Amino acid sequence: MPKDRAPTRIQKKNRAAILEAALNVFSAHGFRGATVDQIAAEAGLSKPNLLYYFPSKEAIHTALLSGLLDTWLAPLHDLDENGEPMEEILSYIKRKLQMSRELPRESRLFANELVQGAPRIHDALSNDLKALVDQKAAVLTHWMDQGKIARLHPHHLIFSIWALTQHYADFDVQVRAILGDEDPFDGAAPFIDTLYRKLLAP
Amino acid sequence: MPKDRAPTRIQKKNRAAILEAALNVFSAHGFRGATVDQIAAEAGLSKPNLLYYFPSKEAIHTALLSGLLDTWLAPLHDLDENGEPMEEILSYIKRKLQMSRELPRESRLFANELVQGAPRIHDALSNDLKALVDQKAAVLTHWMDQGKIARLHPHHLIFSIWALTQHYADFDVQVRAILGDEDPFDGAAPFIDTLYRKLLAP
DNA sequence: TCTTGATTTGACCATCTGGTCAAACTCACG
DNA sequence: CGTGAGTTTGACCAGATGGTCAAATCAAGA
Repeated sequence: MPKDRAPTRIQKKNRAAILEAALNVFSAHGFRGATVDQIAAEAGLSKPNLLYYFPSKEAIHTALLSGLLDTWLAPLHDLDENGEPMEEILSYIKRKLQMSRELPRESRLFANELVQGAPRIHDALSNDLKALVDQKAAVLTHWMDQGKIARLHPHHLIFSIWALTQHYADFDVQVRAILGDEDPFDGAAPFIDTLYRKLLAP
Repeated sequence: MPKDRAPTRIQKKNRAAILEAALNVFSAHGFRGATVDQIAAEAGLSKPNLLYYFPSKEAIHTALLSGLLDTWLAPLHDLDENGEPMEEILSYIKRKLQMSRELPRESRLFANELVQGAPRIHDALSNDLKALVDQKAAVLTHWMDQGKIARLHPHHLIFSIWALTQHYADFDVQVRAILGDEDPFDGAAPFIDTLYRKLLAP
C-alpha cells in the first residue's frame, strides 16, 4: 500500500472501482459468499492488485459498510422536529422507499449483514444507530404529546417504516415473482402512503 | 446411502439431527457461508457420516427448504374466505408474528435465500407461492368489494404483513440493539394490531 | 530524460471446503 | 450366536480461497 499522502488519481479511481465492485458482490452473496477474486474481476483488477489497495477482504467490507452508513441513515437524520409532523413523516417514508428503488444493492448489503447477526457492525447498531433512533423517537413522542399524530410506540413506528420500505429492495425477487410484470414500486408508493395517513391520523 | 425401504430408527434420528443442525447453520450464515463440517459437528456426526445420509450440501439445503415451505405458508393457507374478514386477517397477522417469535431461524433461512436472489427456490416462488398469493388476494378483493374492509392493493397488503412481521425475526439483532432490554414482541403485537385495524377499517 | 515512488502481476503458499472410498464396526433378526 | 445389511470413520483428493512476495512495469516531477 502507498504512503498516507493525498491519494493519487489512480488510487482514487481504483479504490472507487473496488468499492463499486464490492457492493455488487457483497450485496448479492453476503460476506462469506463473496470472493476476493470475484470482486477483483468485477473491478477490472488482478487479485494482488486489489489487495494492494485494501489489506484484506474484511477491510473492503468494513470500508464499504461504514462509507454507506451515513447515506443509509440520512433520511432519518433529516426528519426535522420543527417541521409539520405529518408531512415530515410522510416525506421520510417517501425518501426511504425511493432509496429501496434506487439503491437496492445498498439495502441488501445491510440486510445480508443484519440477517446473519451483524457480526461486523454490531457496535454501530448499539451506538450510533440506537442514539439516532432514540433521538428521533423522542421527536415522534413529542408530536404525539402535542396531538399532531396518533399515539403509537415510536420505536415500532420507525421499525414499521424500515420494514415496509426495505422489503421491496431486500426481497425484490419474491415481490417480482408474485407481481409478475407490474412494477412493485408503482403499487407500493400509494399503498404505504395510505397506510401511514390512516395510521398517523390523530 | 441405504436402500429406499422404510427408514430405520437410526436413519430417522440422524436425518432429523442433520436437518435441525442445518437449520441452525444455514439460517445463521446463508448457503455459501455454511460449511458441511459445521453442520456435521452440530449434528454430532462426522462429515462422511453426514454425507451418507444426504448426497451433498445442496441436498440438505433443498430438503430443509422444501420441508419448511408448507409450515411457512400454513397461516396464509388458513385464511378462510368464509370467515369474518377483519377477524381472519387479524388472526393471520397474529399467527405470522407468532411464527417470527417462535421460528426465527426458519424466517432467517428464507430471508437469507431471498435476499441473495433465491437462486435455489426461484421456481417455488413463481409457481406455488404466486398461485397461493393470487388466490388469497382474490379473497381480499372480494371482501373489499363487499365493503367489509378498506379498498387497498391486495398484493401489497399481503407484502406489508410479511414485511412487518418477519422484520422482527430477520433483523432481530438490529431491533434488539435499539430496544435494549424491552422485548420486541411485547411492543410489536399491539402496534401491528392497531396498524391493521386502522388500515382495514372500511 | 532520468529517477524514484507508485502500481501491477505471475508464481506461489497454507488452509479450507465439498466430496470420495475402502475398511471397519454395529445392529437386528433368523 | 452368526450373518448380512446398515452405519461409521480415517485417510485422502481436487479445487477454491485468502493472502504473500519479489520482480517487473509505469508515471510524474526534477
